[in-house]
Amino acid sequence: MKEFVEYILQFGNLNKQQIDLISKKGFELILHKDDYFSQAGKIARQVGFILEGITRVCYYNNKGEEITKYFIDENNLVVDIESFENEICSSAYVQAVTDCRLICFEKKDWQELLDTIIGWDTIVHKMIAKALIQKVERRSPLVSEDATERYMKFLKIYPNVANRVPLAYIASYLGITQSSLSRIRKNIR
Amino acid sequence: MKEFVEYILQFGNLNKQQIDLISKKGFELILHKDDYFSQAGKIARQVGFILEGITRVCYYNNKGEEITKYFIDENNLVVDIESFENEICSSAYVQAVTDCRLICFEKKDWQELLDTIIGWDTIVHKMIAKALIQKVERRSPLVSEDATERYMKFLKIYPNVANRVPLAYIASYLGITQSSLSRIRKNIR
DNA sequence: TTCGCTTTTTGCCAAATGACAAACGATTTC
DNA sequence: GAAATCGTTTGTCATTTGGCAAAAAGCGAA
Repeated sequence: MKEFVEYILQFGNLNKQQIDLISKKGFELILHKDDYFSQAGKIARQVGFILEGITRVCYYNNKGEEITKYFIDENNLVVDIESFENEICSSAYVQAVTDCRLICFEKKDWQELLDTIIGWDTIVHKMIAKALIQKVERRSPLVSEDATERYMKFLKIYPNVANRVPLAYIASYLGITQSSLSRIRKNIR
Repeated sequence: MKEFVEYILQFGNLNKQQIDLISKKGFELILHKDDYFSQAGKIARQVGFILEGITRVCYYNNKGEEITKYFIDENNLVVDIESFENEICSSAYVQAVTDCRLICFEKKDWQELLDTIIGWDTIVHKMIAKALIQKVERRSPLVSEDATERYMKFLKIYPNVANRVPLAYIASYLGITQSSLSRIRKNIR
């Protein structure tokens, strides 16, 4: 929980009492490798914060291929924000790629905190906006670069992910085949 | 201004008085083709809403190539949100691709409205979040598809843009060369 | 250890895309 | 109207990447 408190205080100030209120609502959640945090076709009802482990967001394209849209690792928020906020069915899966330990909030508690704690909504807004901007910033450059450069960029962005997740996930994240990625890895070592 | 009011009312309710307040702060801005709305290296100080015309967000990659990150057309917000909110230098240009007519708000007026109108912050948050989610949703699929499918997707997403902007902008948006795009166009007609 | 399963690497060839240059077309300028 | 300019198309060839299949490596269970 300490890590989460540190995280939120980056975005604004809260007093001890407010932090306690928030802490009380959060609970620890264990996800095993391959478990889903939220699923396509369902409404996301939880907000998480990763203490340990890696998750990914993925979906199936119109050819039935599984595409990893992005990875989320330690000390980051994990929530299918569009589904969570608008209570609409999600179009993606959020899945644990390794065993994970999270701080987790149920939607109704999260909402209660928003209604109770003055300034919390602003902090939440900033957290969400930052996470979304980060996703755009990370995903965009991939489009305009060749496969090797994409992989190099991936290594820079996710320095702690490369060796902990299957090659297939990274390949689909980069939009290349598994064999291409394998060859790229060979070339750069 | 009518279009902008319609747009914001999608995200929440406001009474006549509140709408008047907002309307009074907005002014019409004309941008000529190639003018910048905001620039890399500067802090964005305005929020815009496009009544007429097309803008794009672009930047220069480490090879000095100009990359179009996305297009923004009629009835959409245009703001370099990270720069505007955090008052940090922007890393991208927002440029008029055609002559444009916008509703525009200065930062201080925008801020004043946020402080004055109850519920306006929630509406703004929703607008921003939706725009950011849309950017992720549009940019992401491009990574995993071949050039022809990217272009087809582009046509679907921006049905009113293809014939109004230079081929070079679209090619850089799709991450392909001009000649490739030209050939793709030939093939699909 | 050995077997069975999954993941990763490799080989071979085909297809897609890029690089570069030239041609073409439309538009503007003088 | 000729020349210059800018954007688009086309040609040629090299390079990258994909598709497919087989081999190799890694890993857990019996």
